[in-house]
Amino acid sequence: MLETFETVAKAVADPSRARILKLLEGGELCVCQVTAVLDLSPATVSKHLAALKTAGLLQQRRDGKWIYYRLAERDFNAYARSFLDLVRASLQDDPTATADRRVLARVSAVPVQVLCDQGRAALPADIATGSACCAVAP
Amino acid sequence: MLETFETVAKAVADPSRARILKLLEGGELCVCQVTAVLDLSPATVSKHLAALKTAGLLQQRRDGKWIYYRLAERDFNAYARSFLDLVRASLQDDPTATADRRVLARVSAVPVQVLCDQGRAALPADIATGSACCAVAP
DNA sequence: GCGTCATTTCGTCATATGGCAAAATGATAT
DNA sequence: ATATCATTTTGCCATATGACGAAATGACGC
Repeated sequence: MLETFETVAKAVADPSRARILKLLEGGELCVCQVTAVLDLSPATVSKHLAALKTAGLLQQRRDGKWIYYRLAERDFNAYARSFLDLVRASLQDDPTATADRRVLARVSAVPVQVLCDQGRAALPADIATGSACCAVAP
Repeated sequence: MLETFETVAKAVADPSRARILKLLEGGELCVCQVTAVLDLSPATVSKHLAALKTAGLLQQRRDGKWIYYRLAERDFNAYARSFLDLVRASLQDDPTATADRRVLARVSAVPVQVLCDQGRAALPADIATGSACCAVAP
């Protein structure tokens, strides 16, 4: 039990994975959509999704070539529900989560087919370039 | 905010630290008492307590030579309360937590002064020896 | 002041973790 | 069957983490 608790808590404790959970509160997303928002390599995102699924926080669904992940609807273990509720109640006004939602809006406007092909390049320039890259040199 | 969330979640996600939180639900304990129950080095326990305190989950109080830790009573950040509540509701029947409570009962029966001097040696033989050490050789 | 003693900090080690590129997988469509 | 393509797995690297012993801290009592 402690071991399960640890697995779930550790899954939630990583910032990339917390971002994913917040993203999925808006509904299921396929891997390439999550990848586009987080701006990480597909391999990394896949591993995060697997960790969340192992923790009982997510479930997946295949649709053709794409695999969609969503927040777990049934209790795969004793703690998943509690942690999902906690996350849902947290980070509501977090800047990163807010920015992610904004990017997600653009991502969702692009057909998955195109997104998987082109990644962030398929997004409007203001986002595709990333928001941090415009900062002045150090 | 995400960073604070991460700090608190990571603090909770370690099994030794989760055990400490469960122990402290019974009321404040001094470092050597926690050390005796967890059966880890004082240095390690101290670091865990510091991590929990940094996360806003604990506060401390000095009494003479001893330092007592207890669950945070006021909200040091936006997430501490939620996580403490979650932990309180979890691991209720966890074997490790249960065993820890049992050991704590013996530990509490020993004056802190003696406990700090002798550590686990101050406990009744059945516990001082540890429960796992009686297993057969591999 | 000075030793004592609980606790903390430091230095070190072994292991765990997150990241990516490259290769493997597995379902779809031709 | 085979090529394609989204996703996953593998291998590798750099960093983070938890453990301990030894040294440092800091409050207490003489």
